Amino acid sequence: MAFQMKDRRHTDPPLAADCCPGALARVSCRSCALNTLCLPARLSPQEARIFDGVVERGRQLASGGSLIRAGTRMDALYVVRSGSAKRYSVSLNGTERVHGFVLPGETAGLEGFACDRYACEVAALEPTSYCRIPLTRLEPLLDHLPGLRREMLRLLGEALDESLRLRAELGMCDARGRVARFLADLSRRLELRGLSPTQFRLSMSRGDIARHLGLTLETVSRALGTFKRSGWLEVRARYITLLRPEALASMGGYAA
Amino acid sequence: MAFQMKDRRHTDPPLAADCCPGALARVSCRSCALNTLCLPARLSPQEARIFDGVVERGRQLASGGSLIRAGTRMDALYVVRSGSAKRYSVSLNGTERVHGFVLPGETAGLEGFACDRYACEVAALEPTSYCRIPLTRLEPLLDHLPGLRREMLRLLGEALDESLRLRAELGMCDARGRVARFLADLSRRLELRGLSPTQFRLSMSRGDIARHLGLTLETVSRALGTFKRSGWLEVRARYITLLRPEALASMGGYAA
DNA sequence: CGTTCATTTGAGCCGACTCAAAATGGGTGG
DNA sequence: CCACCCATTTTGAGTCGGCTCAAATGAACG
Repeated sequence: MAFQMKDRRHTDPPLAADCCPGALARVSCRSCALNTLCLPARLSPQEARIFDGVVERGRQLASGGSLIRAGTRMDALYVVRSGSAKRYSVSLNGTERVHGFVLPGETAGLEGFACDRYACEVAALEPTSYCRIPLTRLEPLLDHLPGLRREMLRLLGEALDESLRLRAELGMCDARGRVARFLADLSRRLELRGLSPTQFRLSMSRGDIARHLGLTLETVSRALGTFKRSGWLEVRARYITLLRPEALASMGGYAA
Repeated sequence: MAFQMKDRRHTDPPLAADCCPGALARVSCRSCALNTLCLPARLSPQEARIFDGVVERGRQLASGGSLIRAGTRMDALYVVRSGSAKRYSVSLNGTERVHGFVLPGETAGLEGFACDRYACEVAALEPTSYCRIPLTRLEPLLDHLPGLRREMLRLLGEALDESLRLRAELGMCDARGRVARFLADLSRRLELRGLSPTQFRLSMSRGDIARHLGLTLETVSRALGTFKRSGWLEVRARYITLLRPEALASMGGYAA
C-alpha cells in the first residue's frame, strides 16, 4: 500500500508529444515537447519547417520491440520520442554487448553511414514511440539546407566523441566508479529532458547496465549496494533516488 | 652484423608521395600512392579533381610533433600521408588515454564536428607527413558535390562504427586476446597499404599500446612474450614478425 | 496465490595490477 | 670502432578486484 504510493512517486511524467499513443499523429517538430533537444533544434525556423515535412511519426513500440535490426540496409535515422531503447550488438558466440541507451530526443542508426547497413540492434526497453527520418527524403534536403548538413555532421561528431569519451572514462576507473559514472550521466540526461535528476526508474536491467559497462550483473548489483550503504542513494528494484549526486559524480570522474 | 641485416629486412618501404620530404609539394591526390585508400578514393573523377584543389600538403612532422591540439578550434581535417600518429587525450589528473593510431590515408580530427573543437591530441610517432583539408574550403564544396557529402558521412560513420566495435571486442576478451586483436588489426591495415602484413615495425611504445587497450605496459610485454614462446611471432624490440597470424586473429576474436 | 524472472548476497579463485629489479637496445661522444 | 648512458622493455613476486558458481531473496504477472 505504502509501497504503491512510493511507486506512484517514481512514475515518469509524459515525456513528449505522445498524447495520442498508437496513432500516426501528424504532430510537427515545432509543437513537440522535445524541440529544444532533438535533431531540428539547431535549425533555422525555415529549415526546421522544411525538415518537418520529411519526418515520419512511428507507432508505439512494445517493450522489447525492435527499432533497428543489425545487418539490415540503412534506410532511415530514428529518433526516440518517448520511452527508451538500448543499442547493442550480438557477437558470433552469442555474447551481447550494450553500446548505450537511447533517451527521448536522441538519434539511433548513425553508425549505418559506415557501410549502408546498421551495425547495431536497437530495441525498446519499455513502451516507446519514435520518429523515422527516411534517407531518401533526407538526402535531397542536404543540397539546399547547409544548417541541416552541419547538424548531421555535428550529430555524428557528437556520437563519435561520446564513444571515445566513454571508452576513456570507463577504462580508467574501477567497477564502482563505472556504475557511478553511469548514474551521473543518466541523471544529467534526464535533467536535460525536464525530468527529475535524482528520482527515476531504470528502464534497463542490471545485466544491460553490466554489459554496457564491461562488468557482470553481480558486480553492478554490489556497487549499488555499496552506494546504498554509504547513504549516497536509495535502490528499490529499478527505482533509484540519488541522495548525494555530487559524491557519485566525483567518484565517476565526471569532471574529466 | 647478422642483426643489422635483420633490421634491414624490416625497414619500411616508402609509403606514399613523400619523395620530396620537407617541401610543400603540389602533388595531386590522383598521383598519390594512397589514392585507393584515402578520402577522395570514392569520389568521381570530376569530384576528385575539384576536391584536389582544397587539399594543402603539410610539411614533414618530426617524431613527437603535434598534428592536432585538443581544445583548439576545429579548422581542418588532417590525413596522414606517411609515417603514423597516435590519437589520445589527457585527463585532468594527467592520465593519458590512447584512442587509436593513425596510419597513412586515415583521417584525424573528425570528432571535432561535435562542438567545433578538437577533443583529441594527435601526435606523430615517427617522422610523419600529412595533408590538411581546411573546413572553410571543404564546406562550400559540400553544396555541389553530393559524392563528397556522402563520403564525409561515411567517414564519420566508419569512425563511429570502429569505435563501437573496438569497445565491444576489447571488452570481451582478456589481456592476451586484446594484444592479439591489436596485432591482427594492425596487420590487416598494413596489408591494405601494400606493406607486409607479417613483418613490421611498431611505431608506438608498449605503453602506448597498453593505454590503447586498457592494460599496463607490463601486461602487454607479457602477452607478447607468451606469443613468442608459443611460436606465434618473433619480437625484437619494436620489430614484429608474425609466424601464425591466423592463431592471433582467432584469439583476438577478429571474426566477430 | 503461485510461478517465474530479476536481483541480491556469499565463498572462493584467477588474472591483471603494483612495485621492484634486471636486461636489452639505441644513440652519443671519445 | 668501442664504451658508456639513457630509455625502453622484460621478468619476477605478491596483492587485490572482479569474475564464477551457487543459493536465497524479492518483485512482477497471470
